[in-house]
Amino acid sequence: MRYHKIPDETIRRLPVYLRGLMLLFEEGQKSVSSQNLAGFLGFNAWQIRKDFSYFGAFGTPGVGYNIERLVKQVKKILKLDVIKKAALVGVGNLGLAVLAYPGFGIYDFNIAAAFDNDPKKVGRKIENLTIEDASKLRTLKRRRISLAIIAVPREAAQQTADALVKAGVRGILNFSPCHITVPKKVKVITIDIAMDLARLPYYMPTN
Amino acid sequence: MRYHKIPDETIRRLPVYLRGLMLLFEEGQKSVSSQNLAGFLGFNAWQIRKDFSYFGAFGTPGVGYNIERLVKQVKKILKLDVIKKAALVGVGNLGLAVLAYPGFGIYDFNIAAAFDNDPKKVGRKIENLTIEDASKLRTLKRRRISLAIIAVPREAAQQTADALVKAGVRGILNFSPCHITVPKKVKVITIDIAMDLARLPYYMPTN
DNA sequence: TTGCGAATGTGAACGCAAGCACTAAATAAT
DNA sequence: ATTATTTAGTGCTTGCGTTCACATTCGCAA
Repeated sequence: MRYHKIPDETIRRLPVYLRGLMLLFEEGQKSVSSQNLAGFLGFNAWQIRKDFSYFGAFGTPGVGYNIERLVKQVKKILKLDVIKKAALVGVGNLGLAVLAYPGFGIYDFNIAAAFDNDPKKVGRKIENLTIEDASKLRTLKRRRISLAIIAVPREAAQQTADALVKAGVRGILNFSPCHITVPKKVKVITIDIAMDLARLPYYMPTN
Repeated sequence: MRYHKIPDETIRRLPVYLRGLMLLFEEGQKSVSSQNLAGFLGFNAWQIRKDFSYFGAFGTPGVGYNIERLVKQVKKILKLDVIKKAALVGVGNLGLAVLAYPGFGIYDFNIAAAFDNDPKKVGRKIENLTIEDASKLRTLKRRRISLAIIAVPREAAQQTADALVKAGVRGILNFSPCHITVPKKVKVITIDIAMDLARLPYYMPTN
């Protein structure tokens, strides 16, 4: 298996594994079995084993996986050892939540810049970060920030994306509820926090 | 096709379609072809047609789909015509963003209650909503709110979920970065906004 | 050193969803 | 009326991911 392409669905699960592994590590565990990890995360044991096997796992039969080594390996696969800095565009309610969210740290991300086009917000300091004017987006290239989070109103999403692409950004996490068009070389992941709620009633028992 | 089970992947896409359809409707369009909708949303035309065919679509060859009728149909499939009210637990940064997020409205959701366990927050009014103490969760059953959003710190997520289940909640949108365990009759969808960012570097070209 | 229990790694079967090509249907224009 | 054009609907194929079962490996204890 070691030399195959890793399935996209596996890549999707890796951050979940990572989160769980680091949590267990903090609790003092040095190693974990697929069985235990599965219980902890709500997965199946065989799926975890297969996923790990795609990139040549390092488990020890009879014991399990060395958490520290596995974490390092997964981070490498996800290229989290290379990409560290991200920019935030749009410091509204959602943007503020992103800035304050503690979850980025465990993936070694660092929100290194924040932009907004509201003059009232520009210059304000939040979480040790000074909000810059949106016109300064072009400085991202010089600052070697190639990852950005869009948290602007829907109407402004596409033009924000265009500006980001022009500034050399290669990956965009889009919180605006719309599809944005970018060159093929740029990867976009769109999240609409309302969309998942909309899926929920379908799965709820009616009575 | 009309009598088959609708694939989960189709259900996952329906909210996206819905969002796009309503956007086009606001722009004055009365009908749309699968071709156009595909371009607008970044999908393939045949996938859209196939998805709609699962629940017996109402398109007109040579013309396209009547947007208003389609919207109504999709909402019915997703049971958005039944479930209207949702409760929010945890009014921190993320909770505030949820309250202010305009995107829930288009799915006919109404955040009808907000809870927090911080005495300083209880009683405050936000977006026409008075924050209630977390101990009042049990009133949800009486108020016939069966859908809840968890936006509390990770440590409190499981106990919050337990309280919600006890209060009769059947669907949970969990923003806390952890797996929560619930009875089978309850459906949980977990979103970790950092997780998707962690997936991004993998897909970004390295140079 | 040998036997037992525990847990990994993976080939193979299975199932579901994506992708495609074609038919049918409706409109508009001639 | 007829033809050309547009577009929906769908059977079929292909591919991918999940699931399963089992052989393999390792640690530990006797």
